[in-house]
Formats: sequence, structure tokens, C-alpha cells
Amino acid sequence: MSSSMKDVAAAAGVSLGTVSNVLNHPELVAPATAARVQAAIRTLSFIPNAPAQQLRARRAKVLGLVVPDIANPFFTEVARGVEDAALDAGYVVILCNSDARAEREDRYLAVLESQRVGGILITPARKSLKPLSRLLSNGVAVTLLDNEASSHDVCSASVDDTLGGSLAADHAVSLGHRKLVWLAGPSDIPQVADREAGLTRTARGAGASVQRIAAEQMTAASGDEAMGTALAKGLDFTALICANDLLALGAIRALKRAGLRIPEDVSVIGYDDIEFAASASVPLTSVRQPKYELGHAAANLVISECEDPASHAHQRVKFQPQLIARQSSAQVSAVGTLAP
Amino acid sequence: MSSSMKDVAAAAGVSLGTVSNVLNHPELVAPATAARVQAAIRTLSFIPNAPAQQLRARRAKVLGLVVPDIANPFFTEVARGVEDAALDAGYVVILCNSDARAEREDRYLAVLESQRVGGILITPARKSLKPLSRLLSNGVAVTLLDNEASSHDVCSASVDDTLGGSLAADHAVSLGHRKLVWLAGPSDIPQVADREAGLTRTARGAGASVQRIAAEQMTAASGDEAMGTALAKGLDFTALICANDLLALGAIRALKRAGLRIPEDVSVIGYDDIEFAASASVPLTSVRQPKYELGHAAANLVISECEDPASHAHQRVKFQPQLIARQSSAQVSAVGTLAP
DNA sequence: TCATTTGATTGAAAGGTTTCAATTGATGTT
DNA sequence: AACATCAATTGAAACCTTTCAATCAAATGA
Repeated sequence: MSSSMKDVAAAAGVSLGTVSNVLNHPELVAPATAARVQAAIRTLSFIPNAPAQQLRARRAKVLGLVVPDIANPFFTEVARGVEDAALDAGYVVILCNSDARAEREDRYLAVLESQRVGGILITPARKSLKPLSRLLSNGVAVTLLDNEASSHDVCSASVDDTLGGSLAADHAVSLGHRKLVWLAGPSDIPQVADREAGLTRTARGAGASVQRIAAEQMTAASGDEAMGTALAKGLDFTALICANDLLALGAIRALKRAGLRIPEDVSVIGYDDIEFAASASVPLTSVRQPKYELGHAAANLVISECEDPASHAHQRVKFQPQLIARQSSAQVSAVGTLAP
Repeated sequence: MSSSMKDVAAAAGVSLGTVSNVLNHPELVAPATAARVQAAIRTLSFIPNAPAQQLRARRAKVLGLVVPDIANPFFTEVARGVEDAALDAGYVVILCNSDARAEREDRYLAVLESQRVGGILITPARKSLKPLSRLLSNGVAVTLLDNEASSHDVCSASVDDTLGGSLAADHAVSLGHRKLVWLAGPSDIPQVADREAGLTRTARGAGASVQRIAAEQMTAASGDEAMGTALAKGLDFTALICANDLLALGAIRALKRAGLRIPEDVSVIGYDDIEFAASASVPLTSVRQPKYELGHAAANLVISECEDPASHAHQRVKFQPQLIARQSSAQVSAVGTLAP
């Protein structure tokens, strides 16, 4: 059905090599010939066979995008940025949700290796870059997404999470809060660890206390559960800072169930500023990250490495977060909140 | 760097064909030989070259997923279903956001044709299947996603949108509402048209009136804008039914800005039941669609066609929607709402 | 023992592209 | 008229896999 360069060559009465030259090195071929070949391409509606090109080139114009969960609006927007950059450069994106599980991540990395993708954008499920070393030594371009590179053989695009944590703490403190609760996610997520570090440093520096709660996953359901459990045990605080907006949305549900008013009894601050933060039951104060830009920048980094590995210098792009104040946070009230 | 079957053959002291047989037809090779080959595969950590396999097979174990916008949580969940089914079957998914624009969709279809993908899952940007005919005649398996097939050369997986519209109308009517507003999206989206048809038929059958407003896109921003404009012009209604949840979330913002209370002054009903519907400023009554299942089923349809095109019979899988009542809808109040 | 069957392995071809050394034909130089 | 130069085109090899007809060796049957 679909025609090959051989068919085009026959139709135009030239050799295979010439067709290839028309496509890849037009300056080498006589204008008249080129026109004849182009005409043949159109009449046969020839479309190049990408797998054959990939076989020849030993690298595919394909990127693997490995994220914990595309259902998290943060990553959804990042993905849009990645995809737009990829399409512009003639690349295609394979979507890989690791569910933050090492086993599933490994499975995908093997698939991507098999596909001979040119580059991988990954928000790793674990700290070590070991699982990526095979790929790296095979010349696959790897860029860390929303993680800062610690080693020197990869690029990274990230947002300053320490600063973000600090911004959240500043905001709470400036509103008079001194008893903070930090709703963290799994402790092995580096972004969460950085936010926590920035938060606690800034909060304690300002004389505020920080109690730590951990949710099992970075989801609303998990945030609801963790907050519910903590409230049941008793908790003395006036502000809640969450590792991301999904946790915050879940936590708000738990707080409301416990009869607490937001922001009168508790101020809540999220992280990411997902689109739904603004339409939440209480519009959520949050630390905004430039999500689309993050994805776009990361994709451009890998692509540039793919296109010209020799002259590529690894880079670390770091964006700045920004605090967006909404109704979920307010001046601390005169009366304290519940004790056990 | 990375080793080929040739290397494995050399290491194991057998021919290329034997290595291939170990991988694809193990029953043909002597156990001892097989073991030797497997050992070589492990020591060389051989991973098959997918592009070469694809070239040979003339079809890649790759699916194209073409959706209007992955940032819409509805499609995000659908995508998760697709991806999980694909991974289980050893397929990989290329993510394509068409932005509901024909031009971008066409661009992606060309890319997917070039990639020689085995199958395509698509929520088309336009009614006609013309743009897909090339693919179809090249033997690519196509399954319509969230659209019912009208022709007989494709499978489809969809949700009964007419019923969904009807459920929404029933709900409003049963709460005593007689003046409904339908906040539609672009009129060329078939899902929206079906929902509207079900809605108006049921509503009028019950003696309720339906006024129509249209948003330009299926996004919260667009819903906010359309609702705001309509309210400014004056509107007499007690219930608002929206073509999807994003529109509803946006419309709620506009309603609140106009000083209307939900559900006291206006009942609002969404569509999709995205995760955030429950955490919205007013928990949203919505028509739930089995999103993950939809994606999963659609992916399994294409995959089964890819695997065995000969014995494949095209199918139309249709899911049932379900109304989820939350706080945004309530019994109509004694007093009417605002008139111009 | 020879012929036949069975089981295991091999070698070569095909799939579509790109690259590069080699060839052709024409133009310009002496 | 013989030669060098240059532009345009060609042919073949390589990328890696799968398939299938062909080969080989051992075992079975007569």
C-alpha cells in the first residue's frame, strides 16, 4: 500500500540515492531533477518510513517522558510543554507513568531502550541515577525533569523547591502563624525533601514550630486520609502547608469534616498552583511553579543534546517559584485551635 | 555499545537464526542450546532493537493516542487506562494533543503514519473520518475514543452521551426546575451535540424550557467567560447544565461574581465527574463517565485488531453514564432568579 | 545396511533508509 | 585534441531483525 523511496525513484526515473538526496541534501541535486522527484513524492503520497530511518540512524526521533503520574495536573501541564517542544522539532513523545514505583519505572526504561529513543525526560522514582546508567552509556540523552542534576552527565530542568518551601513559610509567618504543620508526601521524593528543608529553615528562623505529617502518596485521597488520622490524634496548629495542591485539596476535606473553618481556624497553603486550586472549595493559596515552561525547557534541552551530542554542554535550568495568595490563608485568629 | 543478535550469536557459538528462534520460537531449539543463548543474552545484556523489528514487521507495537487536550482531567484518566492496557500488551503510547484543531490533528496523523504505528486511538477534532482513510487503507487499526463509530471499518468505545444528557435533565426536573440553561461547547463536538439532544428531549418532554449558551472551548476559562457574558445580558433560569465539568467550574466562578448562590439561587450540574468536581467550591453534581475503563477498553480493542487483523471483527463498546448528586444541585427555591 | 523420518541448526533474503566512494557527462584549460 | 575540474547521479553497503527453504546429524524402520 504505502510507497517507499524505491517507488519514488522508479516513478521519477532516478536512483534511490538521488531521492534520498532530494530529501536530505537538496543542494546536491539539480533543480529539474529535484522537481521531478518532488512531483513523484506527491503523486505517490510518499511518507518516509520512520522505523527504517531509526534503524539506519541508530537513534529514533522519539522522546520518552517518564513521570510519576500524568493524572497529577502538575505533570499534565509539564507534559503539554514537552509535547509542544517535541512536535516543533519533529520529535514524538512516548508517555510513561511510573506511578512512582521503581519496578514500573525500570520496565519503562527497558522499553525505551528497546525503542532506541533519542532522549528521555524523567522525574525519577528514586534518588540514584543507576537505573539510567545503561541508557547513558548507550548515548541516550537524559534530562532530569523537576529534579536538579547531581551528577554531571545529564541536564536538568527544575524549580527551586527550597525557595518554594521558604516562600510558603514566609507567607504563613507574615500572617502571624507560629504553629505550622507540614503535610509531606513520601520522604524519598527529592522535591518534597527540598520544600521541607526550605520551609523548616525559614519557619524556625522566624520562631515558628513545624510539625510533620506524611501522606503515603501525592494524591488528594492520601492527603485526606493523612490529615484525618492526624486530626484524630489531636494537633495544635494554625497553618497547614502541603507538599502539593492535591494533598491540600484532600486535607481541606478532612479539615472541614472535623468542623474546622478555613481560613478562620486554619490557614492552608498548597504547592504547584494547579488550575483547580483557584476553583477549590476555598480558593487555595499556593506556590506557583512554571509548569508548562518547565516541560518546554526540559524538552528543548534533550532535543538539543539529541541533535548534536558532540557539541552539547550539560545544563541545569532552574526556575523560580512564586507565592499566589488566595482565600485559604489569612491572618492568624486571636483564639488558638483545638488541642487534643 | 549496545549489542545485537549477531553479537549474541557469536558469543553463544550459534547462528543468527537460532538466536531469533530462541526469542520467538523456543520450541524449535534444543534446551541446551537455548540455555547457552540465554546466557549470552544476559552477559551481553542484549535488548532487541525495536526499530529493526518494526521495519521487518512493517508495523510497530506502538499506539497513537490523539485527544483534544490531555490537560482535561477526563482525558488524563482515559489516557491512564490506555497506557496501562498498552504496557500490559507490550505496546507503547505516543501522546498527541490535537487541541481540537484540524490542522494539528492532521500533522499528528502524518507523524503517526510515518512512525508506522500499529494502531490509533482518536477523539477526532471533526466529524468526518476522511483524514483517517489513508491510515485505514494502510492497515492501521483505528478505534474511535469517546465517539461512536458511524462507519463500519473502525471500532469505537464511547459512553452514551444522549443518556447522559437525559440523566442530567431528569435530575434537574425532578428537583422542580423548569427553566434550564444549557452551557454548551463548540457545536461541532459530537459528544456535546449528543448530550444536548438527550438533555433537550428529556427536559422539553417534562415541560421544562432550555436556553442555550455556547462556550468557545471546553475549558474553565471559557466557561467563566461565556457565563459572564450571558449573565450580563440577563438570563432567567434556575438550573445550569454544563457540557463538561471544566465549563461548570468556570461558570460557577462567574455565577458567584454575579452574586448568585449555589444551589440556593441556581443549581449547577456538570459532566464527566472529574476528580476535582468533589473538591470544588461547591461540590459539583455531575454525570460520571467510566473514564479509565473507557481508555482501557478502547486500547484493548485496537491492540486486538493489531495482533490479529484477519480474525478481528469491529466492535462498538458503549458504557453507561451515571448521575452523581452533590451540593451544587438542590430543590428549586420558591423565589425565582433574576430577570434582566 | 540403506532409506526415511525427525529434530536442530543454518544461510540468505527482505524490509526501507542513509551514506559514501565511484562513475558519468559536461565544461573549461592549455 | 588531450586533460583536468566540477556538478550530478549512481550503486552498494550497512543498520538489525525475522522468516523460510535448505542442510545436517542422529535416530528409526525395514
